[in-house]
Amino acid sequence: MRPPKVEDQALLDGLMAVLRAKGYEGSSLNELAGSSGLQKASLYHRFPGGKKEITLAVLHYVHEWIRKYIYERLTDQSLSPAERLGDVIQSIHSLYQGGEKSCILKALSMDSSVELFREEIKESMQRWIDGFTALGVDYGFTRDAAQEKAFQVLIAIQGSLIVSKGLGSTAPFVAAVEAIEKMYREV
Amino acid sequence: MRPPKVEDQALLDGLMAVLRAKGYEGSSLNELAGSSGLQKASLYHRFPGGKKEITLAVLHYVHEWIRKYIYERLTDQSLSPAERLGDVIQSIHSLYQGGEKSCILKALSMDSSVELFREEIKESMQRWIDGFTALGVDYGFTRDAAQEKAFQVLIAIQGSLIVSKGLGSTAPFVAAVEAIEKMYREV
DNA sequence: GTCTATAGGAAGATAGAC
DNA sequence: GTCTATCTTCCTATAGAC
Repeated sequence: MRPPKVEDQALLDGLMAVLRAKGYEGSSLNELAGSSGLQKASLYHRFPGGKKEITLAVLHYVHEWIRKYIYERLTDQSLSPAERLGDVIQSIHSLYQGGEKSCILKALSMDSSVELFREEIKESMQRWIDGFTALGVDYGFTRDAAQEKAFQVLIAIQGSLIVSKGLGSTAPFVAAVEAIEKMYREV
Repeated sequence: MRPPKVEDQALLDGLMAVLRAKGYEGSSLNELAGSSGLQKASLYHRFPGGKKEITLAVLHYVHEWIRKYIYERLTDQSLSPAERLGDVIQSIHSLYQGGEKSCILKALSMDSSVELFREEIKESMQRWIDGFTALGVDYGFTRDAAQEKAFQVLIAIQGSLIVSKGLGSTAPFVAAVEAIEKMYREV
């Protein structure tokens, strides 16, 4: 087996960058290949199913990222709820580069692509919500109240990213993240 | 002048439906034409600039809609703030079909398309925020507090639409709209 | 103003050499 | 495992008849 020119992780990072920025329809295989320095045909060697399989691989990668850096940290019983929240807020900041980058779950939620990736998008969002629900419970909220807050967190992140993009300023995202911290800490 | 087969309003409604569902890159001219029963070449007759001009026309149409059904109603001094809010909540429900339909401002906010329509998206979002800021002021909030609430409204709508789409349920959108009403009425 | 037909190019996908 | 070259299909856009 000849060693790959580009490692899996670097490859997936590049592919994700294109998909989150341009969406499924907007991402061409040339761009996807170019993002990691490979040629189109080499991408097909790694992902025989073409663009759909590439996108599924990226979604799986994202799902693992959320499990590791959102869900597991939010449910880590060896830390206080406040410490966990602080950690995860940092992860979120780096994931979206302080509001500069889009969310791939949003980028793939056009009618034409959500159809192809419904289950994967749903699972990632659900994992995110489950993590924050657990955090809310550990903060002392009832399960219902904690879940409601968890939805508000996901909605605030997604919404503020769109508004930031639309207005050309990261301020809405930054303010939304601060509001999330306040929402838990003020109680 | 031969009368048009499809009136401007019906044409724009069809074009908007495609663009909001599939985004800029995802909408082909065949689909755009088909949405109103015209042929591709007829679309070029009405919009010589092609897809870009079509999208600009739809964005202008959307901007006028927001001015008329969001901004003007929110600033209509002949009604009480509560009446205005109720009216506009209804408009929002119908615009997004209770959470089933996407927002075209979101659909066009991929990196590849926001580049082309930056100003138009920004103006529409700003008009929306200005309307809700005025409402908040008339509810008795300071200008700063009113503007913060206005941002929260736009963020909650955009975010809940994405989460609704991702989870395959309109519940998040419906809950978000109810929370918006509560946010103003509870004070 | 609308249509059919088509040019010209970019897209997704494959073949086969190295 | 990666590459160049190529196939086919779809796309944007235009020409010209009605």
